[in-house]
Amino acid sequence: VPGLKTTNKISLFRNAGLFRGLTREVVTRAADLAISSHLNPGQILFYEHERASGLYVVSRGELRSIRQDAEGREQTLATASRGAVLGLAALFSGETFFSTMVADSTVEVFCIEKHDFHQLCREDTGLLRNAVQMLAEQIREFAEIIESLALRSVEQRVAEHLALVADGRGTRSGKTCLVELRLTRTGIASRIGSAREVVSRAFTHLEERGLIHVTSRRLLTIPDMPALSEFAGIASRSDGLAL
Amino acid sequence: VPGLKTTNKISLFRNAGLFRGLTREVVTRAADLAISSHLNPGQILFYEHERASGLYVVSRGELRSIRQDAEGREQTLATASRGAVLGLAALFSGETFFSTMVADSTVEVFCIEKHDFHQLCREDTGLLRNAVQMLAEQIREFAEIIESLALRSVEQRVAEHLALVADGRGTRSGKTCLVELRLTRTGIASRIGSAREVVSRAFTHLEERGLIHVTSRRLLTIPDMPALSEFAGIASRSDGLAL
DNA sequence: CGGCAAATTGAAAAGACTCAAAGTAAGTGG
DNA sequence: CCACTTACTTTGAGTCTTTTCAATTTGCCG
Repeated sequence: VPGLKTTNKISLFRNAGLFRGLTREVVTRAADLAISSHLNPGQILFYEHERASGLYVVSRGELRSIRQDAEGREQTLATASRGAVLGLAALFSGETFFSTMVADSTVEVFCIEKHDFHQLCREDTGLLRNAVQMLAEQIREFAEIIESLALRSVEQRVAEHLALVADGRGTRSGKTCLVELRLTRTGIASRIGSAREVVSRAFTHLEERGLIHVTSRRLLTIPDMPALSEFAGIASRSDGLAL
Repeated sequence: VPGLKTTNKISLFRNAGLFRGLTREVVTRAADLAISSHLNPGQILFYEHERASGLYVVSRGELRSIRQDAEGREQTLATASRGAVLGLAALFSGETFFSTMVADSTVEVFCIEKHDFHQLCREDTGLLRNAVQMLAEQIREFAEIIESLALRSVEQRVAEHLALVADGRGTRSGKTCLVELRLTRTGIASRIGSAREVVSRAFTHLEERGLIHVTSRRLLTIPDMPALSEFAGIASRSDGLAL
């Protein structure tokens, strides 16, 4: 039923960060311009260096943005799920995507043509303003990744990752937190820029130190969240950084 | 002479990326709102986590944007010189700077208040559009840094850095290129996320491999630019990336 | 139960970091 | 012009981290 599909599309767009707070009219127009496509797990939405022809809004599924070297080792730059916008930076600088986007599950995305999107931005400043904000946030996230890679050990990066995941969707009770991992060790390795065996060993060490308790492969308990964060070298917003 | 100073300010702003292509009126208004300040080498313009009160345009000197860990090890995120804009991302996301900005030489910057800048953006969409573009470019640069740190060895990163500098301001003749380095080994180390001794050894190795010839500490010859780039693992825009 | 992907573990090697010592270049002041 | 200071660089040696390869082991699903 096309009517229902359109409604879904609009509600997706309304809740996507890029269109948040915009007039119903613009959101509808954007949704009308968007074309749906589907991906199977492992499929590539676009490649690094490919000419960027448009922008994508994720409707269903999970994707990750990666860079790889000649030997196939890969580093995850970001992950995306419903409501995320892909390829935004590419539309405003250079002409090409700066990363490869691969589907981690069955995915549905809506694509808006580059030209159409620029037209929309010209008509509604709010949209442009949202774009700026999303880019600014991505810069902050990238800066975080750079700091981790350059300044922290693999174990700290694993701890950081766990703390972040726990913070995002763990079940807290006091200092304790219960987390379900959605990534394999390989997946974590790609996110933190290391190899699966090293991540595995890091889990063991963290457990020996009493910072985590591995219940099963995908399930773990963090007895003391602040302790884990401190080990990871993360400054909570409350910590004053002395000169 | 205030008249001359204003003229300089305007010409600076007109050539800054953020104001490029805008009407004389907006540029003038921005320049009028801007307040000058000076820094000595080593001084800090702003700290990470500090509340961002405004945006800076560099008039004279060199600065670098860094992150550091508890032990003082630092990683350079970017460098800035005349015409560069600092703190842009901070004005559009979160409230705080995401890096510390330190002067590498005697520096003059012009500061525009956050509120004033947002007002200007509201009045002139072109300004907002330029902001988007600058942020998008920074994202691309950061992605590059992440790939380097995660996927390349220190030697490759040194090679990459030399190739980049050579490409930017080296004197080419055929495949050969002559470069003057402006950074100390320590400076290079901070940029590529390593330690000065390691960089020093990397120079030696690169010379042994015949990829560079170190004439003096700050002067070197690259006999074969493509070879150096290949060693660094950089894909030139012309290389087709096979599936 | 068998088969498969994921995870773990061990061991060796490579890479990177640190500390300490010594060398080099350039500038300052006598 | 030389001795001296200072900042930067190089080198050696030892250590720690991380990677890699290979061999198992684990847990899950049909």
